[in-house]
Amino acid sequence: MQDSLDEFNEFRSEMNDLILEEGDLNTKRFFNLDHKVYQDGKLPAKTKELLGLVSSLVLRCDDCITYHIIEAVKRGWSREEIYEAMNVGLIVGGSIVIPHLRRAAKLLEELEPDKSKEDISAVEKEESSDESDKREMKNLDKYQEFKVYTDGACLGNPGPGGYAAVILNPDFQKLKTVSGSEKDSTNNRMELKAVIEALKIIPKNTRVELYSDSTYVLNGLSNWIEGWKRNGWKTAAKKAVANQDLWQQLDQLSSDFELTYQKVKGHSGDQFNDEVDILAKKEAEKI
Amino acid sequence: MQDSLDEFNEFRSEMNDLILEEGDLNTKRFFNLDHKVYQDGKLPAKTKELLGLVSSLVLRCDDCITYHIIEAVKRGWSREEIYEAMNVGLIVGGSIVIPHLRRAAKLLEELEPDKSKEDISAVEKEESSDESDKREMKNLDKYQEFKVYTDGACLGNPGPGGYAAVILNPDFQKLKTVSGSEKDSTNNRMELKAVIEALKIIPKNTRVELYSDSTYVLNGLSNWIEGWKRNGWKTAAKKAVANQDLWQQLDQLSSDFELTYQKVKGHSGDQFNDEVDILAKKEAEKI
RNA sequence: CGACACCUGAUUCC
DNA sequence: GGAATCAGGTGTCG
Repeated sequence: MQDSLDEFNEFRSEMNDLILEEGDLNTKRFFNLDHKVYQDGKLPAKTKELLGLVSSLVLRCDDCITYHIIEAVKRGWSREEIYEAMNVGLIVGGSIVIPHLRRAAKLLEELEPDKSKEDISAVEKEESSDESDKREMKNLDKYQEFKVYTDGACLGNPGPGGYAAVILNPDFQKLKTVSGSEKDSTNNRMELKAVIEALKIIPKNTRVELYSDSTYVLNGLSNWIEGWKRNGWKTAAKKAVANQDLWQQLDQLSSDFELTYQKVKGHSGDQFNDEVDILAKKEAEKI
Repeated sequence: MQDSLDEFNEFRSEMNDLILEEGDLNTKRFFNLDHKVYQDGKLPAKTKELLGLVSSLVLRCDDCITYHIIEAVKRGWSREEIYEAMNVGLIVGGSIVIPHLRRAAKLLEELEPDKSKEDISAVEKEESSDESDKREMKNLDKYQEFKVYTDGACLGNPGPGGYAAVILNPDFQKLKTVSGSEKDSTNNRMELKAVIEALKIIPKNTRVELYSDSTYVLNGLSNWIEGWKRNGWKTAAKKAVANQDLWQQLDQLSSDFELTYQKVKGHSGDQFNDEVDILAKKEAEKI
């Protein structure tokens, strides 16, 4: 079951690459627009996913339906909610959509959103100071690709700080949580620390997609750090770069991964960002 | 403009009746199902309306689009939100839906969701004891000084909201009460609205002492608004000031009065504050 | 100057 | 416990 899904995802991604390679600028522009229209705006991205699903259903595009169902499940819609949405499509589109509904039902069964939710909470474990247990590490070793959400908090800034990260597999299923605290820290130190501690427990030589709401961390890693290494760790204002110890650790670590970066907006209903936010805060308060 | 809408509604309703009269049981069943699918369930009816709209758009049924837009506005979706939803339809359905989008745009302009909201609450004015308007207005005209207690309530926040104000003479004798409601609002919007609607019915060029338990309203009016006008309506955090429409109305109105401000504590046995509090809540519950 | 975070405080609405 | 709102402030970079 997972196989056919993987196949779908792979085919979709490969052919998209091909189209974008071959297509001209306008093709790219359309793809880009397609992506943008589904992002958070006045309406949350989550709601838009359902809009996309129902339109695809009444237009009877199985591939589109498959794609939107996968995304809808990732966004946290329950199976019942997705069925209710599709009922609107059934009424509007009429009995001619029923064959497509059948395929959608099969897919939903394969995805088993309800069950995977349970799995997630069962796996949910957090350890502040405990060492990793081997069972968990085995879990991580199965994958060569991860998604990581990180966040830091700092009461008073500067003040007592906490950090947290969740490590997910490529289908956004939670594998592991890390968190910790420092007595006297800053917001940005904690944002950095979250990334560092996450990378420390992810197997080397894997792909990691990093989700953070901190432009400081994201820009630092993807742009600034190269310049700093060249110019002896000086900012544009010719001051010493702050948190140099952490940046250098991070530079070391990051060479072991193929990192990509995703900016997320803070406190905007993103499930995992909210989760690490709460955890980081808890860590900061504890200390 | 309203004419064509009324015509649409009337035609729709008459023909539906005809169909149900002529059609057999199965016709009726379908109509019934159509109705049921759009009701509150796992997904709120409000969300489903958008699903119906986007499916109608990609299937290019102008009558259906018209119907769903009317319902969506009734459900409290803003014009921007509706446009965003339709953008999903545009991307999925392609340029062939553009003519239908045009008609949708025209309709949305006619409906003017923001304006109609105001109309609603303006109409939903309620005088505690129905004396004739003229005597009331005369009453107010006799004074050049007033005390006004205002309050807003909002079930759920955001949610259905109510506001209320009592207008007193300088000896705390009650002259008039205003109140109203909005289907989808916030606590702070309603606090603002209470002041606005009170000022609207107080004779110009008079002194008004404003009693409110909302530091949001009181600080806004007495301190913040001047800065916002200077800096282009940005908060200290450089975000757009919320409820700008209401603040600007209030800024306009307040130039007609000599305003002074009194902070009262909520729910602390203040007679008139308690009174408007209860009235505002009733308004919110009614809707 | 811009951007993203991190707070501290206050009031109301739930 | 959360949302609606604002003011003050620091942490950091280009």
